[in-house]
Amino acid sequence: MKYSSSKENYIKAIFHLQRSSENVSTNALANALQTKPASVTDMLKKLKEQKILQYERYKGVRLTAEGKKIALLIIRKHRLWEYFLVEKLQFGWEEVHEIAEELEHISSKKLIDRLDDFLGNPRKDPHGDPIPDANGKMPVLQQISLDAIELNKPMEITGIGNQTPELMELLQRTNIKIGSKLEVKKKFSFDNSLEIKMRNAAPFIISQFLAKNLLVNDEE
Amino acid sequence: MKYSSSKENYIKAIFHLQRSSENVSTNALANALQTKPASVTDMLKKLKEQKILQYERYKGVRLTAEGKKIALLIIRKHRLWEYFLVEKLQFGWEEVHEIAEELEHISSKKLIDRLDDFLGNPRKDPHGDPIPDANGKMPVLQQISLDAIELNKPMEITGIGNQTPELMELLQRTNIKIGSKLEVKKKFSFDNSLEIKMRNAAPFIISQFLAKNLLVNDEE
DNA sequence: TAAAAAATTTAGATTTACCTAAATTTATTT
DNA sequence: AAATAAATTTAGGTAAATCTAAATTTTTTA
Ligand SMILES: [Mn+2]
Ligand SMILES: [Mn+2]
Ligand SMILES: [Mn+2]
Ligand SMILES: [Mn+2]
Repeated sequence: MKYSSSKENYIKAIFHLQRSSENVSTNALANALQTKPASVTDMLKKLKEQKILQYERYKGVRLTAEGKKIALLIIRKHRLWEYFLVEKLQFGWEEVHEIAEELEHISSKKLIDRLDDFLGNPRKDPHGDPIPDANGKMPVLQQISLDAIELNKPMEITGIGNQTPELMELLQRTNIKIGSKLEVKKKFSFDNSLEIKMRNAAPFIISQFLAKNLLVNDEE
Repeated sequence: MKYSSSKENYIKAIFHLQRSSENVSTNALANALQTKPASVTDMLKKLKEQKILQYERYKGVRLTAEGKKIALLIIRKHRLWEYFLVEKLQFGWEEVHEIAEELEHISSKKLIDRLDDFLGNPRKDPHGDPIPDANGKMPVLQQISLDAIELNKPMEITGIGNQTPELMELLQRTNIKIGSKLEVKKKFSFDNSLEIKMRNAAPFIISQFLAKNLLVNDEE
C-alpha cells in the first residue's frame, strides 16, 4: 500500500502525539499539522476506513498495529535523510528537518535500505533521536532529562526534547550541541536553574525549562 | 515560485518534446504523460496563465524562457539524483529513472547544489545525458548516432537515445554499456545492419534501429 | 445541575488534477 | 470541394484535501 504525503503526515503526527496522551485529540492534531479541526475530522474518517487507526467520534484516535508500522517507516526515512544531509552534505542540524519533511515521502523501500547501508547504519539522527531499522524496530535509548541528573557526573547531550526554532536559537547562543560533554555543578532552589560546566568553557547558568528539554545518556 | 509535481512533469515533458517538433501537440503530451488529451488541455490553460508557455488552442505549445528555466532545474535534479543512486547507492542504471522521477520534485535548491558538490559536479548522468549546472546551463555534448560514423574508427558509447526498458533489455544482452569502446567494422546494405567489434569480445551484428539509438562521442 | 465554554463534527464550498462523452476544428482522402 | 478521419477542446463529473460557518456533544464552571 502507498499513502499520500498528507496521510503520511497525519500518521506520523498521531504516532508522536500518542506517546504523551492516551487518545490523540482532534485539536492536538490540527495544531500539530497546522490545519483546521474540521479538516482533521474528515481525514480521520478516511484513515479509519483504511484500518490505520481506531476512531470514534468525539473520543480521539489511536493508531492500529498497521498504523504504527507505517509511522515507523516514515520516521525511519525522515531520520536517515536528516543524517545524510548533516553528515554527507554538510547541512547544519537545525536546517534539515524541513527538507526531510519532503524526503520522507519518497516511496522506494530499496532506496531507504541502501541509504541506510551507505550511511553505515547509524542508530541516531542528528537531533539524537533513534532511527528505526529496516523492520521498523526503534532502539530505545535510555535518555534522561538534564534536569533530573546528579551533580558533578559527566554527561553527554544525546537529544533535545521540543525541537522548535526557539530552542534551536537558544542552543546556538549557549553553544550546547548534541555530543557536548558537560556536568551539572549546582542547582539553585530559588528558580530551579542549573549551573553547568562544559569542557573548555566557563560555567554558566541555564533555566530549569531548558534543562528539561535537554536529554543526556544515562549509561553507555 | 513553486509548482506542483504534476505541473513540473508537464513542463519537463514539453521541454523534451519540443526539441524534436516545432510545437508540441496535445496528443504527444497526453501520450508522454500517460494521461488523456482532455486533461492536457485543462493543464495547458493553467500553465499559460502562469506564463510558463505559449499556447493557442488547436495550435500546440512551446515553453517560454521562464518555462525553459524551470525545466532545466527539474532535469538537473533528476540527473543528479540518478548519478547519486548509481554511484553512491549501487543501483543499476536501468532502475534509477523511476526513483528520480519522484526525487526531482524535492524543492530545496540548496539541497541540489550541495548534492552536486558532494558528487564532484558530474557532467553526465548514468545514461550519458548532460547535467545542467546551477544556473541551468546544460553542456552540449557532441554526440552522434552510431549509425552515422565512419568504419574502423574507435568510439566510446556516451549515451542512448530512447530510454525504454525494451532497449535496456537488448543492451544487457549485447553487453553494450555507457563507456564501452568499440568500432564499426562493416555496414550491410541489405538491411543496413552493422557489424561492430568491442574490445575483448567477438564481433557481432546489430540492427540499424539499435545503432540509431546508440550515441558515441565525436571527438574528446 | 443548569449554564457557559470548549471541543468536535457536519454542511456546504473551493481548488487541483483527473476522467468520459459530446462538440468543434483541422487535416486527409476520395 | 465534399466527405471522412483525426486531433483537440468543451461540458459536465469525480475524488482528495482543504476551508468557513453552523450545529452538536462533551467538559467545566458557577
Ligand atoms: Mn526532523
Ligand atoms: Mn512530511
Ligand atoms: Mn531518467
Ligand atoms: Mn517526476
